[in-house]
Parts: sequence; structure tokens; C-alpha cells
Amino acid sequence: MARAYDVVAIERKWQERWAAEGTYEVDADDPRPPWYVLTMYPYPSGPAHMGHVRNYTFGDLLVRHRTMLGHAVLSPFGFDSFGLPAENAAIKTGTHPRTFTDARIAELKESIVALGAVYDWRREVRSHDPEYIKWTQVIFQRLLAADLAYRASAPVNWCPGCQTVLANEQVLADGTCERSGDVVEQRDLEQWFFRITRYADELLEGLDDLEWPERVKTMQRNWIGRSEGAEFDLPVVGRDGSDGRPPLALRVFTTRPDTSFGMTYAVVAPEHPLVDELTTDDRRAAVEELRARAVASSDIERLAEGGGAALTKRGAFTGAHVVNPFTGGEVPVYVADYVLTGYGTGAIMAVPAEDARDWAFAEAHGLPVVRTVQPPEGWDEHGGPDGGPGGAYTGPGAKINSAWLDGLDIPTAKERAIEWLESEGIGTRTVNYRLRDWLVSRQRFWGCPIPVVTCPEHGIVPVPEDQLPVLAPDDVEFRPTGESPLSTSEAFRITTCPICGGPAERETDTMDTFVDSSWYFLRFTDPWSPDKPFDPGTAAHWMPVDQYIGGIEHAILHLLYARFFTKALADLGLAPAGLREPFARLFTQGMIRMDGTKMSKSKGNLVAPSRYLSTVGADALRLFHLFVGPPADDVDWSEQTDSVIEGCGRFLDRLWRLAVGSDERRPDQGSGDGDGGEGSGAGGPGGGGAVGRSGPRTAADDEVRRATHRLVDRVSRDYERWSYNTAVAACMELVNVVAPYARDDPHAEVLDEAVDTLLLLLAPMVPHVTAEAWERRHGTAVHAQAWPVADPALVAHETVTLVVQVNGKVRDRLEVEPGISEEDAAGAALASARVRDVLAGAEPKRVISRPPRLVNVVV
RNA sequence: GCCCGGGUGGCGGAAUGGCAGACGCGAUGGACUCAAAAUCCAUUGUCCGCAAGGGCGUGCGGGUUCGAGUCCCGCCCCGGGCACCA
Repeated sequence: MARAYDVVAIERKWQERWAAEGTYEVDADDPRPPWYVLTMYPYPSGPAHMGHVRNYTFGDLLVRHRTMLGHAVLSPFGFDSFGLPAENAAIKTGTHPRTFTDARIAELKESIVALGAVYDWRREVRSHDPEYIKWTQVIFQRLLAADLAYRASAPVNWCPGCQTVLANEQVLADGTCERSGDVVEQRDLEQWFFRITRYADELLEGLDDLEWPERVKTMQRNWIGRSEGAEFDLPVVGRDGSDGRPPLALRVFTTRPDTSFGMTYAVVAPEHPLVDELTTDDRRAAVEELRARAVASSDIERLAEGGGAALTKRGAFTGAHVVNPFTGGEVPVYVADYVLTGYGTGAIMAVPAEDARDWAFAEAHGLPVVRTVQPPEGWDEHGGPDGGPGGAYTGPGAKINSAWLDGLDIPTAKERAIEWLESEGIGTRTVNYRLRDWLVSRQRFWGCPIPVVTCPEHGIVPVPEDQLPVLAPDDVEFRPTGESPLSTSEAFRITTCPICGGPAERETDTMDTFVDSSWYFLRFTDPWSPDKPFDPGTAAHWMPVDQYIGGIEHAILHLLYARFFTKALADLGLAPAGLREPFARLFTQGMIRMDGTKMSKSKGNLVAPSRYLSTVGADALRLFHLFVGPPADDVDWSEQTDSVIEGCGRFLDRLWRLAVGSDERRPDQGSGDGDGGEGSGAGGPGGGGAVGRSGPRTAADDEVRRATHRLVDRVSRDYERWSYNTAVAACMELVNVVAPYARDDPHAEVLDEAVDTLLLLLAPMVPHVTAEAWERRHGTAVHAQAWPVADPALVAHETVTLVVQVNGKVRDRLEVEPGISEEDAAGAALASARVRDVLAGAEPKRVISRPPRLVNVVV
């Protein structure tokens, strides 16, 4: 596609200038009000792909726009440079992960710069940099000292593909690994955890004040999964202590203590510690069989059976009975795998009438149902097989069959039940969370080493801060054994105890890479800090991030961990005390799809941005991403996309000709004698400023002035509401108005104002072409200009089109003054010849007059 | 199953309850050219009509309203999230 200007040369020129001048380097003592824009730092996987382009276009646009609005904008960049791909590449090719990673970073950085995105590169951080490792390790030590990091043995998720354990957040709903797709196994291992659950309530409540997409907040709320209820004891029948054995009770958790009168059985999880004791000899075989199957199957079998609530309710009677303290009645105890060990007490009271899962189990095992909430009329008491609605009823209603709770509504009954349990001393009010502690240890090499040693004498001992960072050794071999070279490196593992100096072993696990990304935005505020991770005072100047931009895929993982870290670091005195949330505003942009699936390296359907940079250029590609639709929406990449991108280039050509003139020709174009000749009054040699009339303005001149000021008004508002596609459309409209005007005896000042305004409004979106055009017109930097302000008098319309409807159908349009009265508008409408034709003498029943836009005549 | 989004021309998409389809892509015709590219001009929801003009149109069915793409009720379809968490 031949272009009106030398795209490649101009884009390169400006990228070099922005880098050389350090225009976007800011410091905390900058007198302008601070504004922090951050795009999630990327994993360096090689040259930028289309998703990056979209991401960094939005971020860069904000940086430039906010700067023009008068802010000191902090715009840092860095790399999430620890991770599995580098280690896998090392195993495959023998290249050290650092060599591999540094090469990928260089590629990514170069391609980001080629988009025209500007950053304060002095602040660049890389997770694998020894300085950064040191501070990550210092933070770990502080968390350890505060009991926010601990080591424990627990059933954990083991991914055979990644050869490491995973956090709960990294296991998908179908039981597979979010990275490799392998089915995750359960293993009992000693692992490191961060006590994120200590902040569960604050993480939940903090969401309310964040300007985040509702969708993301909902996902976090669900993930934290707070539920209020009660725990209480069900005494085991025959175990009251009278036979010499200690008394035994089964503790259960419920969110519906009001339904206790409807308990018809109890259930314990297969892994529950009391299973053996509860099971009677005649039931032992059946119980053992169920347990064995539950342990072996877990997720794999669930997948096969369709998962979730569709599961058959497998269970076995233990032979034991427990007493329902509410009724004094005895109910049987079952073992069933629909009750989970890790949640609540691992045991429940079952109320089939008011719980769908209990209902299904009761049906399968022939257990009775006692309703304690009056279902609405027509609710099928039997439900299930004979069809129709019915079964468990979980809606509101009056309590029945519940003695002293009868007649109460559910919330009141809940309260009463809990009060009774507490007064009787058999239970307590309890809050449970779905959220578990964050498992952070990974059995991998290419991550931040966990800085502790184990001494036979002193146990787990943190490596003293003056000996940090603990770095992985370089002289190791990467073999496809599935074992981390760290654990096989004797030189690394064998060390001495910092306390006693005796022989000790180094921890060979590394940290989850989400640890690195949980505080990088804080390091960005003060990346030079020599004696601490960052200075809290400096961080306080910039934090919280005013606008965070990233993908929806981080809705839970990164965004939850980073919130936890911010709170924990503030409480430890490392971050400003008042900083409770890291990201005030979050924007999640849509992803790029191709053939219905996400465009990604693993799917092999990447479209390389580089091929556009050398043809239509970065500006046209950026403009495409902004113009194609709302930023939050997904983009479908299709055969037609290239045409649209070229259309964006065409628009920039028109803008260029308008602003600079049409004499400019690429060297290979020659200068044919007809080119840019007759009739083309726009611009001309030397650019704007000197073209057109001076003196009094005509009505046509004033119309262009009005259009210009209306554009400022509209585009400014569109920027605020992230409606860049309509902002671009509005700029195109003005070009469509101004281009013919420029050719037809324009007024110089009016034309210049229109063109300059276009350049200013588009400068954040298409920085290269606007910078070059502006420089040729004015000799200054467009991005250093103030954002234009519309004159309200020119934004207001002089006349307005009054739409005249008869029975809701448009029959005429009249030009009227904006201030026209209701009566005058109605009168004008009724006087319209068109309206009289349609009415054909009929008498209007009613005239709705909404000046100045519309009059509707009803007959 | 539950919770969010979303269904508008050939396509991407616009539209504080008040002119549906801005802007762009594609398509068609024209100007310029020996020719092409580029550029410029015009047309482009659909049906009827020579025209003026008119009918019908925002997933489907109802409703509220002078007036509904927009609000309410009931469905259908697509995308995403959650899914034995008691």
C-alpha cells in the first residue's frame, strides 16, 4: 500500500527521539499531580504479538493523554521473567534459562518500542535480576517472621506435566493444570504457604470501593467464598462415656442452622478422621471400598461422570447413629464423597428437604425427608421421577415442623438457632471461606529461591539478609528427568546453618512466579532503592496505580495475590501504612480471537505485528485496535481485517495531506506533473499556517469552527469513557468535512484550528504521524501541548432539526432555534404542509411537544 | 444447574426512552489515466414504485408509553465465569 508519507522513516525518527529526550521519565519531586498508568508486565516470550499490541496501545494512549492533561505520568515497564518456558527450553537445547530469557526480553522490548509506546525505561525491572531476587527474598523473610509464610504438609495439587505443585488458583474447574492441561494429581507433600486467608475478610470488603469491572469483583468474591453459619456437635449414640470409652461427638458445619429440625442423617467425608471409629464391623467392608474409590478417583472420575452436581451420590452407611440436639432424635451417619474434607469440619448434617445435594443422596439411599420451610403452593412434594418442579426447596418461606422456630422467617430462625446452640454450649457461630492459603513452593529451577536452610539442630532458619540474594548456581545440567537441577546440585544444597555454623541443607524449592508479580508495581515507584524493596514514602506518592490494564485471565490469580501482598506489606511497614489496595481502577481489554479461539502462541494462530509495522506502520495498527470496537470486547481477526487496517492507513494519509500537504512523496514515487496540483489547496509546500483567506468569516467558515469545537467536546468525553472507537469515528467525520472545505477557498485561521485540533486529539492514539505533522507546522512537540478545550458557545447549536412525527412516524423535519417554546414547536409542526397532507383534515387528539428535538401529533 | 455479558445491514460496529444503521470495511457506478495503482465523486437495510413517495425492519412472543434497539415479563440462541464449599 503506497502511503502519503514515509511511514517507516517517520516512525523510527520519533521513537529514537522519545528515547533520547526521556520525555516520559518522571520523578517523585515533579510538581505536576501524579498519575500512575500500568499495563501488566509481560512474560517475555519473544516479539510482541497482537494481544500485546492491543494492550500497550491502550496503556500508551493513556500515558500521553494524561500527560497532555497536565499530569506527571508514571509509566514503567518490566518483565515477569521467571517461568517454565525458559526452563523447558533449557532442557531441550541446553541453553541456560537466563541466556534464553535475556534474548526473549531483548526481542519483546524492541517490538514494544516499535509500537511507539513510551516508558520510563530507567525503572525497568526483571524478576530474575539478582537485585529483584534479593528483595523478593527479603519480603519472604519478613512474611516468615510475621507468620504469614509457613511450611506445612498438606494434600496438594501435583502437575505431572510441569513436574511441580500448583496453587489451587492454578487448577482449572475440570481438574487440569491451567498451564499444561495435564490432569492434576493429589499428593501429600511438605510445602510452603502464604497465609492469605488471614486477609480473607479484608480482601472481600476491599472490593466494594474499587473501580473494577463488576465481573472481576464477582469472580473474586466467589473465589473467597465467605459463608456464615454455625458449627455444632452431634453426640454419637452409645458413646456418652458411660462404657469407659471417652465420649464422642461429630462436629458439623452448616449455613442453615434453621433447618436443623429437618436433619434426617449426617455425612462425613471419606478422609474424615473419625471414620474408622464410627464404622461398625458389619459395615467396614463397604465403607473401606467407598474410601478407596474416593481417594483413587478424585477429579479424573468426576470428569468422566460429567462433574459437579450431576454426580451420582455415592455413599455408605457407617452403622453409627448420632443425636440431633434440636430434636433429641437419632439419625444414621453415612460416609459420602460429596462432602469435602477440606471445607468446614468435613462433616455435615443432611437436610434433604432444603438442600439439593442432600435430596439427591436421600433419594438414592431411601432416606426420609422432613420439610422445615413451607414451599410455595404447587411445589411437588415428591419431585424427581414423576417430573415437574419439586425436590429440595431452598427459597424463602415460613418455618414448619421446627418446634420453637415455627412461623419465623429464615433469617430470624437462623439467628435463633445459633443463639440457642451457643447458650446450650453445643455450638458456635462460624464463618467459613472457600479461599485456602496460597501454596507458593515450586519444584523448579527458574524461579526465585526460597531463602531458608534446614539445620538438624535449629530447624528452619532464614538466610540472614546480608547474605541475600540466594542465587541458583549456574554450573548445573538441565536434564529431562523431571527433577529440578537445584535439588540435584550438591554445591547448592549443602551449606551451613547461619546460627550454629554446623552442616545444613538449603531449601531447593523456588517461589511461584506470582510472588514476583505481587509487588513489582511497588518496586516501580522506587526501583533504585539500595537498602529496602522500595521507599514507603516514595511509593505513597505514586500509589495506588490510577489505571491498571490487563487481561481478564488474571481476574483471580494475580489480582488477588497482589491485593494480599499490598495489605501484608503495609502491615509489615514495608509499604505505606494507609495503602490497602494496589489498583484503584482496573481495565480488562478484550482478547484477539481467530476462528473462534483465542489467538495465542500455543494455538499456533499468531499474526505477527511486525509485518504491519514495515508496511502500514505502527500508527495504522494502533488506530485499528482503537477503531475496531469497544476496548473491552473481543476482536475477531479475519480475512477482512487487513482491509480495515489499510483503511486506517488511508485515514492517516488524508490527515497528513490536510496537515502537511500533498507534495510530500515517497522517494520511489517520483513527482508526476499532475500530482498535488490544481485544485488541491490543502496545505501546500511548507505546510499549514499560510493557506487560505484572512479577514471576515463566512457562514461556511463558522460551521467548520463549530464542528471543530464540537469535536473537542465529544472526543474529550469519549476518552474519559474509554470509547475510542467513537472518538476515532468523530475525527474521521471532521476530516470528511474539512477536506472539501480546504479545497474550496478556506479561511486560514479556521482551517488551521481544525487541523491542529485533529492533530492534538489524535496525538495519544497515533503518536508518530501527529508528532511529525505538528513539528512541520509549528516546530514544536505535539505531545508537549495542552489538551484542547472547547468553547461552549461554539459547541451549542445555532439551529436544531425538529423532527415532526404523526403517530410516531417521521413526516417532516424543520430547522428551529434551540430555545423554541413548546407552543411554538407544536404550532410549527401543525403548520407543516407535509403534516397537513398526512392528517388530511383529521383533528389531532393530542400533540406531544418536546422542543427542540421532536413533536409528535397523535390522531 | 447457577451467575454475568451479548444477539442491530454483506462485515466490524453507532445510537442521554425521541430521525435506527454514525464511522469504517466490502460492493457497485463514475471522474482522472494510453492503462493501472493511488486519489476524488456518487450509491449501498429491505420491499413496492418511472418518480414523488410509501410499506416493513434492531433474536422470538407479550407488556408499559404519544413514542421502545433502549424499560418490564416470558422464551430462544451465542460467549464467558462458577459448579458437590453444606
